[in-house]
Amino acid sequence: MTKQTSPRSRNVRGSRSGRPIMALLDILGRRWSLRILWELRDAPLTSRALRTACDEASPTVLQARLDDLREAGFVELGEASGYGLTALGRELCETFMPLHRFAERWRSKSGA
Amino acid sequence: MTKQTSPRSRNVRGSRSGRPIMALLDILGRRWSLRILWELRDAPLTSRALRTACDEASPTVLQARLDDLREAGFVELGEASGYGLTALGRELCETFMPLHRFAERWRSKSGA
DNA sequence: GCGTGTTGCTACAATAAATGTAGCAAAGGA
DNA sequence: TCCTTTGCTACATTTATTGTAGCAACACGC
Repeated sequence: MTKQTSPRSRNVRGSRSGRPIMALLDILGRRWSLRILWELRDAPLTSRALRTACDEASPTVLQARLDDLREAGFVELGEASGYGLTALGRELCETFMPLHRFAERWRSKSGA
Repeated sequence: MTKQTSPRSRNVRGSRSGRPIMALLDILGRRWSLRILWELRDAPLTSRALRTACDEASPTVLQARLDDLREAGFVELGEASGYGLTALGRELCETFMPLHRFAERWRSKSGA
């Protein structure tokens, strides 16, 4: 036990301003948050599989983010399939899908 | 001069995997990135005004993120109006707008 | 020219967060 | 029982962020 992370108590400034968008931007702005949601977009993953998908990110952060995301209601730990998106989390992920196409266009415009 | 940050050299793992979405998720996942884009969504802001808008975040990070976002091509420093979104940045911001409505729904479902 | 105020931006010490490596207990299969 | 995988944690090292202060450059009124 002894959860060392609690997204409601340890907030980046501005996330408790009453504007839910700020709280959302706060959670999403933490490292690996976006990535985790992205990796979970298709199917649930076990914690180990997620770690692999996230390029061997340290289990410490992954676990912390997973806790954040679970408390936010975007992710849940299933019985057998590991971590997966909730209905809400799937909705959020849908919101991010256009980002994929944007990223492609972005590369073609900036890098090469 | 003497930029102390270079988003291409100091990357979170996985951002150079050839998948532009990863690079994008990386930049966006740094603290204050999303917030800055959000605050700039309507009109350009001077660095000081942006600092105020971002709840007095430290100028060090703000400057670092501004450099990142500028190098990514999302933000530019205008002649008189301060920092503003580029066309690309505006596009990216459009992508995020649905997040606003989602955040509202999210609050009503989770918190209160 | 001289103050006054703004701009973008930086230094730097203190604090918080992330990384990397190791390992735990519990559950399942053979 | 032994072996493997699960979710999850410890902890020391490294990196990022914070907070406070301040710089040079430019514009304003005078």
